[in-house]
Amino acid sequence: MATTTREFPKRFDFREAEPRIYARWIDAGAFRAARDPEGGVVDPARADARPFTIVIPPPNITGRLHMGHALNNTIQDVLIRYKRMDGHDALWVPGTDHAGIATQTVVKKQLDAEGIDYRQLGREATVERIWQWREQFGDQILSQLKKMGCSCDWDRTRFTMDEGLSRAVREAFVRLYEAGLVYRGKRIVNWCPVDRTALSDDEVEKDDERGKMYDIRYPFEDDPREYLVVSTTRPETLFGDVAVAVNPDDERYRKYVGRNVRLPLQGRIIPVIADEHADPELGTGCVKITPAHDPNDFEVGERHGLEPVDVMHEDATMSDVVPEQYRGLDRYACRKLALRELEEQGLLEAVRDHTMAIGRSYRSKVPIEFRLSDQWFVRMGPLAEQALSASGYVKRDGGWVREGEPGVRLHPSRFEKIYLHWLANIRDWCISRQIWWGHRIPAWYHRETGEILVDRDVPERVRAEPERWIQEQDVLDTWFSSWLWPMSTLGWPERTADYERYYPTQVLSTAKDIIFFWVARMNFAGLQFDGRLPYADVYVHSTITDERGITMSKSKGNGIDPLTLIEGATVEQLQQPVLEARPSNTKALLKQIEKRFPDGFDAVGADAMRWTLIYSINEGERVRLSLDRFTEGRNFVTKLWNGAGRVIQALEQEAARQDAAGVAPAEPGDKDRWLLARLDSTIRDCRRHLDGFDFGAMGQQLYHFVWNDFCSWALELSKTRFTSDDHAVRRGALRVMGSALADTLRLLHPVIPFVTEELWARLRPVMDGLGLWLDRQPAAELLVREAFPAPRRPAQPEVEERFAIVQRFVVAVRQLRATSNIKDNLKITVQVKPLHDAARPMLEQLHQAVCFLARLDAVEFVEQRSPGMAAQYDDAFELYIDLGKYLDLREEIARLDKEIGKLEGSLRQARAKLDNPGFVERAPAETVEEMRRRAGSAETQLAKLRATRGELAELAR
RNA sequence: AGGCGCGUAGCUCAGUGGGAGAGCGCUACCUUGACACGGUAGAGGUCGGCGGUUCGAAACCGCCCGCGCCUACCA
Repeated sequence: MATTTREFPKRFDFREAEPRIYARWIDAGAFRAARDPEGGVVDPARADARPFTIVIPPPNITGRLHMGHALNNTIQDVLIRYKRMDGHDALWVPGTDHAGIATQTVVKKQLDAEGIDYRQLGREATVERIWQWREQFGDQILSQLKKMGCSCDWDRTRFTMDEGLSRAVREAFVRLYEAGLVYRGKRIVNWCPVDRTALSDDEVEKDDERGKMYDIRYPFEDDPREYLVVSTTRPETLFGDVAVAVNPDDERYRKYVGRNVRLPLQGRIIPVIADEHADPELGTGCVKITPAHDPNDFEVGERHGLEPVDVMHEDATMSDVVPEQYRGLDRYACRKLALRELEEQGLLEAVRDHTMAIGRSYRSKVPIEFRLSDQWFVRMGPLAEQALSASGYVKRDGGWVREGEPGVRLHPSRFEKIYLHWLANIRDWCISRQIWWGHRIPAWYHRETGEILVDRDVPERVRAEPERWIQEQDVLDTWFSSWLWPMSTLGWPERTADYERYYPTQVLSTAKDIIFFWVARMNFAGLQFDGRLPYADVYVHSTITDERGITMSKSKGNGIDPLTLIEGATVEQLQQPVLEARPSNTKALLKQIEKRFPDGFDAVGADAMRWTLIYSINEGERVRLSLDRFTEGRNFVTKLWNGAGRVIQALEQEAARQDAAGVAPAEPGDKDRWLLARLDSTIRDCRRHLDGFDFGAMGQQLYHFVWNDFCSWALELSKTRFTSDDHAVRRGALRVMGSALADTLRLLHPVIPFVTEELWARLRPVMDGLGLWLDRQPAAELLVREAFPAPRRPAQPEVEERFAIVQRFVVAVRQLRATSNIKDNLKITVQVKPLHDAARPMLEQLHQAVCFLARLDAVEFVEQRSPGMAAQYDDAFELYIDLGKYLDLREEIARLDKEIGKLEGSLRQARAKLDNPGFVERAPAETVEEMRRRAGSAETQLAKLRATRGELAELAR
């Protein structure tokens, strides 16, 4: 075998390796599902395996990859790679969302910059421009996902406005319309005056803001000297008032009900009415009723049969129903003028500071207007009831009670309550948007009769007389296509081969802020159109925040760009987001960045990013991240790289030598059995954690295994055997370490796919060549296609216990060395008195390795401690070091005092329990026994320590 | 206002009834042959407070304090 030994680089060159490896996976078709969309076999080995499907939450085509995407897609990739390796037919469906308002805004700005008014350009041409934009930039975010290593089946990439998905949208709309679940109505909607469109409740961000409350006098019609004082925050809407309401139980005002008041500034006569809506506690207790501009007032108006008066245009300028001087004014200009005139007329009684929640458009950020308009709605009640039933709830006494098992499980489970609460209090969903980019509502109005036709395609009658009909101008809310996503991407409404095989899917991973926007609605759609829920489990990940716990956002400039991690950034690039956001502490932030990263930030690679994200996940509300944490993640990748490299180099050296070919490797010894037992435990734990969506716990397990068990102990202990002259011993160590490393790479692959694939490429051939696999030879050339490891044996606690003696022994020597400042390069001889049956055999068997780890010349076994020797006491052994030669007496006495102190504390605790009759009587026998053992052990060691201490103190005199 | 969650080492967080843990940071020492993106040893904690349940509470229950998130209302 003529393998030449190669250099092993100190660091994983991810810049070079990641693109190369990703291309290799694509070439190999490693991400493709076992069957193509028509049902043809792609991978015969898995063609009949159980499918495991995830559909990606489609990122907006306008989106740039942010940390939330990075986290969510890493989670999905971990799951899909795990299941793929574990024998499932794994399918991860990718795609993008057309993001109606967001995309139209981006292109509108582009047109603005070119001096083109999109309204003049017209609907068709503008939509054409948006399509062009999406062809050019719409897939950017998908290529960023590729950089992260996401293993989507790219041949199945979908777009919410592609032909199939558009058909699905029309189908869903028509079916709902025919079922009476879609209706058109005049309602108060959230209205964005900048984008001039309705917004759903979820698209409105509410925050407390400081404002004013105005008390305005409304004089009575029959006696202008008398008046009611009305409190309002929106004086400019008074032109739309149709009544003044007081609470029917409010003694102060009851007598005025039925009289009329004169509307200030306009003179219109309106009635004083009694309505529960008026809160006596609030303001003056009199409230103006403006049905066209307030949802509550709209209801009051309906109750009292009052006709709404709309006072604004769609851009929130005042309409012609207001007095002349106000017409065409912006709502806030109008407010200013109205207040001035009210004041001049002596009608403005008071102005008070007032904190109130102001709703703003999530997109344009301007305060929304409540606007009365014709909109399309989905009736949510019946859909929510289906979802509640599917979650195992039944309606009883007006409330919902859990009776059965949920059809979809939310993780963490606390989201179940939130989900239920939302379902039980659901409101109808306004689905029409007054923009051009999106699925145009498939409804046609007759120009004369107003008759409405709704159909999947242009109806026969419309085609016959096109001039008599006009199609609805509005498009559908973006989420109207998103809620069909798990179904439509797989072919619905056709029952395609894909749909039959891969729907329903298994897992949905998402951020919590879109549970209602999206997850709940997907459940509705699944139940309504297919009768099944679209997935079995929903994993809701925590919110990513910066190190201070503040949500990362563009407007705060505190985000970490995933591409910074993968590609690195200069100081200037790091500062860029802050400069764009310009928060109040801009200067301080810029300085801080300069101080912490004077030379910019070195890229850490996709693996380190993925590792850090997975490792940081916790069950709490948020995950705090900083650039430093990713550096720690990179350190882990480097640690694995170097540990693996040492094993691979040893294997390659073995392959290069001629003299040992064919020598049978020695059978695994205690140390080997320990490593394999630890590996088995780690595999078991990882599988359990993955199945339970406990990614953070999995990360902890993997970290500990790689860093401590594999590198610090197994590898250190193997070094002497790697260089042994005994062929069998050497090959025995290589066999175990090589095989354990292979399993470790398999175990880590879902989280850090690139570095493991790279190491696999170097490990597998040399292991094959040497024929040193502990069990079967791996079948796959690429790790991505390998099997996820399974434990070799049941748990073996006794194996781990035996090895722990050796670990404690090594640590004991190191402690004694440290207190006495014995340099590492000074090798010493220690004496041991074995107390446990396994102590002597273990230490003899691993003599060479233990000497290497503890920097010893030799370990001598003795019956007794000789006078003057320092000692370390353990339940399994006593360790002696010749004091005269090495030890600093005073430091050693101080150390003994500390040990004595610790043991005394421990003994006190144990004694206190044992002296408590209640404990001995009522605690389980094993617990009492364990406590006795502990007390005995502490007592024995304490006696030994005290004796030694006394002797040393004598000497020190 | 209601709901949900959190409070454990300087920082970020594990720990669901029986001897307080990890990583980072800190201190001291170490260029030893995979790794200084490393190694060894160490310092550091009335587990937010009070009460209860229990033989035994960081954990379970109640109240309080502090923090975060969500929902609704706020003329």
